[in-house]
Amino acid sequence: MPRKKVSIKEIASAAGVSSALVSMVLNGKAKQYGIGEEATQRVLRIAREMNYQPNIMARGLRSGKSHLIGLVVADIANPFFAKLAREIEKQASANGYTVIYGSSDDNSRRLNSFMQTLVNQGVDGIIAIPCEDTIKVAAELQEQKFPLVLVDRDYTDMEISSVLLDNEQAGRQITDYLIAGGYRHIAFVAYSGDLSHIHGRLVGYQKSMQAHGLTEKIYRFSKEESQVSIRSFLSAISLGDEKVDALIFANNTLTIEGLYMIREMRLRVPEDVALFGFDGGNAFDLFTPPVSYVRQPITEMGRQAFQLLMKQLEATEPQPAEKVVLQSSFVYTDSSKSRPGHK
Amino acid sequence: MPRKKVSIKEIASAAGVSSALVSMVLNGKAKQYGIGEEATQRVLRIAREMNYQPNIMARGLRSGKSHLIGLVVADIANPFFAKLAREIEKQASANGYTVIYGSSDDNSRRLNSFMQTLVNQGVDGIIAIPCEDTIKVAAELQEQKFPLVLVDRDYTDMEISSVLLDNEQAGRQITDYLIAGGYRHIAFVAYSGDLSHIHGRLVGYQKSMQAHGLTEKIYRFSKEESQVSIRSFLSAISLGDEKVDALIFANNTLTIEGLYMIREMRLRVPEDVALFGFDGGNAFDLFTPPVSYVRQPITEMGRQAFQLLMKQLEATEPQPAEKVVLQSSFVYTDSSKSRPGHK
DNA sequence: ATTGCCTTCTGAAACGATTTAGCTTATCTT
DNA sequence: AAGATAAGCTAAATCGTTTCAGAAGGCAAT
Repeated sequence: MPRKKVSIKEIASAAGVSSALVSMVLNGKAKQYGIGEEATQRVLRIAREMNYQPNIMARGLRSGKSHLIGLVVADIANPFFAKLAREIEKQASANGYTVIYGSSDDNSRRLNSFMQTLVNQGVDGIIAIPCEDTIKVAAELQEQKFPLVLVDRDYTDMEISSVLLDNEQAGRQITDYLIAGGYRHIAFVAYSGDLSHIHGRLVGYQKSMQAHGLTEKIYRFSKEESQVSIRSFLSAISLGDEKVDALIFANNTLTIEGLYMIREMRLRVPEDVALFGFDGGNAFDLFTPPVSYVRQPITEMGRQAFQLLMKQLEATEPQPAEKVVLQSSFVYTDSSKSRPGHK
Repeated sequence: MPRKKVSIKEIASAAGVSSALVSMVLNGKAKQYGIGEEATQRVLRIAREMNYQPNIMARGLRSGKSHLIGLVVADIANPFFAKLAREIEKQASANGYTVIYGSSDDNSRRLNSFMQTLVNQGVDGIIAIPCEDTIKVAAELQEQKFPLVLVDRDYTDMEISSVLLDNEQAGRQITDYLIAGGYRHIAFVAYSGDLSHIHGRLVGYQKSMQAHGLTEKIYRFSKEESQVSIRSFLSAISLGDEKVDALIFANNTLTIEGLYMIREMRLRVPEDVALFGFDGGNAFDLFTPPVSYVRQPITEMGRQAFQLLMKQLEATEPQPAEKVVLQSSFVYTDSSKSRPGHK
């Protein structure tokens, strides 16, 4: 890696040919342009000797492509997104793309401004975990046929390629499971807000409860006051003021918050309350007892998201939007085992 | 965001001036170049109306700067690195830089190739968590005066700017603490390999043990076989074959691995064995009992790392290397409370 | 009227790679 | 030998921005 980068021109003069020829050879288009065997080899050898590295900016300026893709997640410190990011990075790098990413904290202002930054940085496409008002930027980008793929959450009314979990099915299945285990007072706990994946999970829960003729108990806490809300909610349960024998936490950060409180209040799991969460993680496994959860096919989600993006990147004309829906698997542990005395 | 990006030339013709003037105005150099007030305002207005966004590639080609920085961490799915990454991203964005990052898995081949990719992508500087053989690339980059900052781990024999934890002090302090709590058979457990931060922690442990006339017990497991090794190690403890009453895990992933085994083998903490780890995290807190740990000043590390990089980026002549050493704080919980019956 | 000196602005080159159109040769055809 | 064809190569334009040298015009001093 010599300090001063070598340009195509220097190789050209070292090889005694024109810079056009060097460019052609180095792009593997020697045959196509009918470059002689001898010249081709000479250029290749010299380029190797001088350790030529193309100038990305120049190439990008000329071609209009940066080979950069943007990835916007809610929070990279959340293991779910971290794993997703790693998979996407892996796919990208295997396909000659580099990833720029950032966290939105599910704040639409931040998300919008970061998307804008990405576009300005000249990324060729974006993969994003949208939040409530992403819709605006997304719509604009979509309208311009800017390559865009949404993951994890959806806007059903828009034609944007997305990779999604079958959230309704997951919500339904775990609720069914708890009911089969003898639980009757199952509460669904989520942050407030209208994120589509949470909505799907909620609908699945509701359908299951209705199908079994049980009363729905839905609790939604604002992210800002979740600590306080969860605490008083759980203490109501512990005092018997809220008749709840099982909790479904709608996502992993909320589950973790819940676990802290449950431990603090010394609620017994599953005797006082059974638990089911989403996404898993070390904290789920190491809790006593381990927490049951819905496992999302993260690797597959990352792979698919990148595939969908690639399709748009490589295509010459605009591609129709595609929605991929994946199924989750389930990890059943003692936190949701059958009620003592049931069956 | 109109589809076709507007160029400076179009603004120029719309405003009836030359593109040079537009460039000057848009870069806030109107005064400096003595551009008239009227022309300045006209250009600004038109640029706003046409929603001008500079072409990063063209600017980068011309200036040789990309305003991109590279960040290489060991594993972005590790909360420690994720938090560090977020802080660096925050600093960068506040200073007009965008971050590209990737995970090396502490694999020097991957790290080297990613660093190379970053350089080829034209990043202006790199912040990296080095691993054992990073030294080669780092040395090359350093030699070329390429802006580089290392974090978390060090090569004392090289003049490279770094942000480090006072690992020896941390190792020493927690060992002292355990000894004061009545523990005498304290084992230090780490992955094999020669990473400087682990080394520092080990030295601190050793100094403390020696100062108290205790026998050092050092166990190092290869990452590949850690599951098996830890299992047999802990079972030896549980059977009394290994006389160990406290464990210091040298980093967070190893601690987590240990916790899984400890739970599986039903070792009582701290009755059978006391625990101390590094970095913390939800899993530490939610374990029963919560695990004591050394808390690194992650935010400060990120801030400092970016500062050091900025110094190099902004400077016109090469800057001398700077090493920043930070102190950690400690979270003492029941996993390391005084031995039953001690004092 | 010439000179010099501002002030305000422009032309053109440069960054490095890609690509199109077209220029030399050499060889083949008739 | 003249013309056609092909093979192998090059000049030059282009992408959008920045910057430097200097042009144009006005004005004052000589």
